Amino acid sequence: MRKPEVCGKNNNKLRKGLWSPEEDDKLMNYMLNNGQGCWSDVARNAGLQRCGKSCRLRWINYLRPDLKRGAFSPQEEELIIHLHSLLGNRWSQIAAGLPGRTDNEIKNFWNSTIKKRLKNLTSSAASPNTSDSYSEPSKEVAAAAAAAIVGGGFISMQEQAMMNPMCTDPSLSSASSSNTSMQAMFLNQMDSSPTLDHGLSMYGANAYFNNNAPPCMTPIGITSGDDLHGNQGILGGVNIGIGGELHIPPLESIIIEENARTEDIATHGNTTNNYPFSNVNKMNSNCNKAENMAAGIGNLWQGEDLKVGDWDLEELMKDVSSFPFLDFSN
DNA sequence: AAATGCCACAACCGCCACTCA
DNA sequence: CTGAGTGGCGGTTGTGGCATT
Repeated sequence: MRKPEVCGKNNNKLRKGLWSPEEDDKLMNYMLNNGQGCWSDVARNAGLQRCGKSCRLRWINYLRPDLKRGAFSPQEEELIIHLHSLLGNRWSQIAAGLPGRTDNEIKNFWNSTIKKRLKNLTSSAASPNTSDSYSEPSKEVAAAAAAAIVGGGFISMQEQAMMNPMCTDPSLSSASSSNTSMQAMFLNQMDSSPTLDHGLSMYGANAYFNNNAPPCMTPIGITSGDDLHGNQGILGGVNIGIGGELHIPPLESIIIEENARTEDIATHGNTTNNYPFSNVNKMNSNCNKAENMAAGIGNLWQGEDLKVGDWDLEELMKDVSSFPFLDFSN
């Protein structure tokens, strides 16, 4: 039987808090010489008074040689926003799309910077004369704010819900808002042009996004030479093909998502927790994230209980990786 | 110059899924 | 099959530095 490792509790011998340079050295040397094994063994063998978890975190978030330090570029920002709109708070999956960045880093960046920016946008865009009875930002405002952030291509969750009431039925969407959107993606075999309650067809919602093509049917393409934030809208859509057919992930509006998540948790006592990619191995020494992602792909549909399975992140990233500004080579 | 507030980042915590004896 | 151990994840908290008063 393996030795139990109690991290944090009843283990006064283990250090906590900030890592000293000496500890970093020890861990770094050990990892470089021995590679990753059992993390509790790493902690022991490297002579660290830390629990394995702590070592793992330190390595992944700080010491890993392939980490990209420094501020996020605007392109990375956009990618994060885009992926978040698709994946919700699945930071590890989002991080898988940004080589050299960690889930923790992205999570912090989101919570500290992007969330705030969205909030500001929402409040500044909100009309004082909203007749909506609920207190959430209006759909239009939310969508406009999201569009302002990313330059187009997002459909609010409420709009998704309008497209398919199933998606908002608590009995069906017992999981997270993100899953709700994924359910929408798979369950909602959309009509050719779903109508939103404000009278715009779904494709008509393009008006928000300054985009000429149906947002969901527009392959991400800047190969045509459109500028990053311009008409084409680099984030204007994602091709996700199932069975050779184009299906469109009903993208979540970022702002509404936050509200919806809160509401969802309150209603169902549940949080976002059905992550598709459990196999993304961030420790891969050659930092070949693409391969790792590929390894985690599969199980798109997990059976009769309507449990929504994995996103095809590879497909997702195929589109994303076509962004010329994204240099994942380092 | 000191006090206070804010922000970004690092690290911890608790939960869950998976593996293995 | 079962339960202990481990890894991984997202949420949350703690802390240090910077800006403002």
